[in-house]
This record gives sequence, structure tokens and C-alpha cells, in this order.
Amino acid sequence: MSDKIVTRFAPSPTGYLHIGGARTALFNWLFARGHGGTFLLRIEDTDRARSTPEATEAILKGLTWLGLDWDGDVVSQFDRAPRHAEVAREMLARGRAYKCFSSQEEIEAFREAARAEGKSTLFQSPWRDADPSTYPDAPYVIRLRAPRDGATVIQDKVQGDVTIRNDQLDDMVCLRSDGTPTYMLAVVVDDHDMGVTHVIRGDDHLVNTARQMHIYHAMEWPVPVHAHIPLIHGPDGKKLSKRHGAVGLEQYQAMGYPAAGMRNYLARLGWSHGDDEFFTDAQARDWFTLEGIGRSPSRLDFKKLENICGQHIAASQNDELMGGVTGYLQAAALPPLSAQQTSGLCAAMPILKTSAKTFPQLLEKAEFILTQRPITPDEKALKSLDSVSRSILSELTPQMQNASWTREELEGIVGNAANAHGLGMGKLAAPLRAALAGRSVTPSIFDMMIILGRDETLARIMDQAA
RNA sequence: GGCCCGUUCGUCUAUCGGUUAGGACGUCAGGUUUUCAACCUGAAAAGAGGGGUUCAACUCCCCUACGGGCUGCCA
Repeated sequence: MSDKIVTRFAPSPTGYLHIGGARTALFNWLFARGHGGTFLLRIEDTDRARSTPEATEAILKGLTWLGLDWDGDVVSQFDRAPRHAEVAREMLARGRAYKCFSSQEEIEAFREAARAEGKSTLFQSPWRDADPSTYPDAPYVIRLRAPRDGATVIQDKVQGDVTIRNDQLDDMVCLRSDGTPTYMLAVVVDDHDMGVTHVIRGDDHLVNTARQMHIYHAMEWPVPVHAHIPLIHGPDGKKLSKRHGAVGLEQYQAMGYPAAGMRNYLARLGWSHGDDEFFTDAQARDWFTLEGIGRSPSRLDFKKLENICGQHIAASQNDELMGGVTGYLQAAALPPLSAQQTSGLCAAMPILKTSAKTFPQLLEKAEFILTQRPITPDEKALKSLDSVSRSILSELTPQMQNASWTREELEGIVGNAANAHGLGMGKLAAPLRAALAGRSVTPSIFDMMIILGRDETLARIMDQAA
């Protein structure tokens, strides 16, 4: 039991689930699930100004969509503030921390002076070794009494052994003057109390880990295994931020990427198992190791994401895809499908799913089924057509109302219309597409030819829909 | 400024001292398809730069360049 793996995901509620955070959660989830361990969720909401219930809700929704289930209740870090303070007092009692009465102005002045002299700006509190009898009656913070000599070695599963000289680390504040804990203290206490054995997080925390290790040492707690994964960068190689576009996971759902594809793509981004690119959740859980995580930041590639998603759509069960479509429409704030549309789409799914990479693509290919009858070409677009295209269109429009063609009949109808005007099928599509701009019905007629050719039962279903 | 981490085709990556440096996405060229797409075949495409160590270096060490991170009573 003692070697059971416990991981956690500890996001701060910023209003949405960051795509990078989602990948961190995924890694933690894969590692725990792959080893029969536990995956916990903790919301780091100690910053009260920025924390709202809605923000937490967005994170839970994101994780749920991605299919990352967590064990036990969601822990609120804020709720545990008394416990954090208790630990701070304990460190004080052990002499591993001290009261610091320096004001923020004094600290700022210290840094200014240090900068001017080109020295380290790390604050050195005059209260570190002060006699308690000289303590003023004033607010104070509790600082960790960190070692000044020697070095701290982080044994990181991804980065290897990282050595930080202790003179590069300052006596960080653990408890603020208002009695609230800082992040540095809170993570350590929470991770320990929650029994976390493996801390898998972004490498922006790497250096801070050395500081946090001193708290573990002060409390004589075992230090968990650390694995600092590189952050995700935008296509330009810069740290992913809002200006790159989609950073929130819910935006990816709204763009119509299936969750299974997201999991696969995100897992493969910065982690590898040989040359395997496309895999199932079961394989990912089986194969996932911390050693397989790369050390360099990786960039988001939407083309590859799309490709992986396409493979997952093709491999998915039809009812799963129907659920995915429903979720997509909701996330994209689009109207839901009617019962008729649903049954038509369901029947066409075996054919549609082989060529769509995202849900919107799937829906676009199904437009012929989903479109309301009667179909009427746009008047303005009609006027802009050349005479040949216009006459082809007018010949075809009445035919579109009847949805019960066989493939052969369709071929005859469209082929004849084209041939009568000396055009090939290829020449035909463009003007028609233009004529029906805004409805994009025409391309789907040809899709329907393919569908009809492979599934005659569709003709009957469409008959009812029409 | 100081400290820490990183750097293989455009992108994600394989390689864990000896390979024609492999795969995937994308791109380009053909093919199939009575549109598009999908699909099939093929091609171009990489070890940041400079020093070492070694019989041998993409792999180990050092320097430089570039990118990122930390350096808060933010998380």
C-alpha cells in the first residue's frame, strides 16, 4: 500500500482550463491510471481576488470533457489555510522558520540598493538571527530559515539532477502578515497531507522546487518524486498565450475536435513511445512513463491535431460520434439537431466518419441530409452566375427536392446536366457552389452520391426526412 | 544582472558512441475518384555554431548563439 502512486492536478482558477494545464493533467492522469494509482484534483484558490466558483466550474467541465476523471472530492486550497498556518507555526517552533518584521518598503529599498550595486536582489532579512526580546509589536511574516551554504539537488525524473546553490535562494515568506499562507507553503503542505507521491507539473516550477524542498526538510517529510515537464509553446515558439488564439480547452471542444483525439495529440506532444503516433487510451496508460517525456518545449500544430482527430473519428463507434456532435453543437452555441436530422445523420455516419477530421467537417458533409426542404438557391448568387451555370442550376434545383435517388439516378441527373452544356463534373461544382453560397448545399449532393452508392437504405431515410 | 533548463527535417519525434539519421503531420509531384475531401504511390526536407574526449560523436565535456523559466507578503 505504501508504494501506491498518488498524483494530482493543481490548477489555479483563472477562468478556463489552459491547454497546457490540460496536458499536465493528462500526464498525471495517465501516470496514475497506468499504475493503478490515484489521481487527485486540487484548486489553488488562495488568491481570493482572482478565484470564482465559475472559474473552478470551467476547469471541472474541461477535465470532464477531456475524459480525465479524478478520485475523491475536489480540494480547495483556500479551505486548508488554517492547516497551512499550523505548519508555519510548527516550523517556527522547530526553529526552521522565523518572524520577519521588515516592511515592504524596507524590502523594496534593499532591492533598489542591491540593484544599484549590481549585487543579488535576494532579500536578506535582518530578523533571521534577531533576539526575540527585540521583536517590536508589529505585523510580521513567517520566513523559512533556508540554508545559506551548500546546494540543493532536485532529482527530477524529466530534467535529471538539477543542482541549485543555496545562496541563490532566499528565505521565502511562508505565512503572510495577514496570517494567510503563500503558494509555496500551501503546495508543500497540501501535497504532503494528500499523500502525493509524484509531483508532475510545468517546468516553470523547477527552480521553486528547491525552495519547497527546504520545507519538506524542515518538517522532516519525505520529498515526493518530481517531474517537471516543458511548457507548450505557440506555433511561433513563444510561450503559449492568448495572442496565439485558442488557449482554453473549451475552445477546442467548440472547434469540434473529439476528446479522444485531443487526448492522443496532447499525450504525444512532448512525450513519445517509439514511433507510435496513433493510440488508444488503454495503450497510452500502458505505455506512459516519465522517462518518455522530452526536455524541450513543443509547439502546437493544428494540422497534426486535425489528422489525429480524423483517425479517432474514423475509429469511433457511431453512437460515440453522435454524442460528440451533440457536445460540439452545444459548445459552439449552435442549435441542436432535430429528431429527423439525428436519425439521418446516424444512418450516414458509417460513411461520413471515414473522411471527416472534426465535427464541423462531419456536419458539412452531411449537409444534404440536414438541410431543410425545399431547397431554394440564393437569388443574388443566381444573378451573378454566367448563363451556362445558371441553366445547369435551374435544371438541378427541382431535382434536389426529391431526396430518394439511387446512385445511378443521381449520376444520370448531374452527369446529363453537365454533359448537356459540355462541362465535366469538375467544372460543374464551382459555379454551383458559388450560386448556393451561404447554404453550401451543392458539394454535398456529390457526397450523397457516394453515400447512396454504398448504403441504399439511406435513400429511404432521406425520403422520410424530405 | 544572477541562477536554472532547453536546442535532430517547417512541426511532433526515434536514436540512448558505430544507422544510407527512421517514422508521423504538413508541403510538393503523380495516381484513383464524374466536385471538394478522403485514399494510394513517390519526392524534397534535420543533428544551432565552435572547440575538445574517443579508433568512432546527433549521442559525453566546455564555450558561444538563440529560446524558455525562476529571481514577489502571485500562483
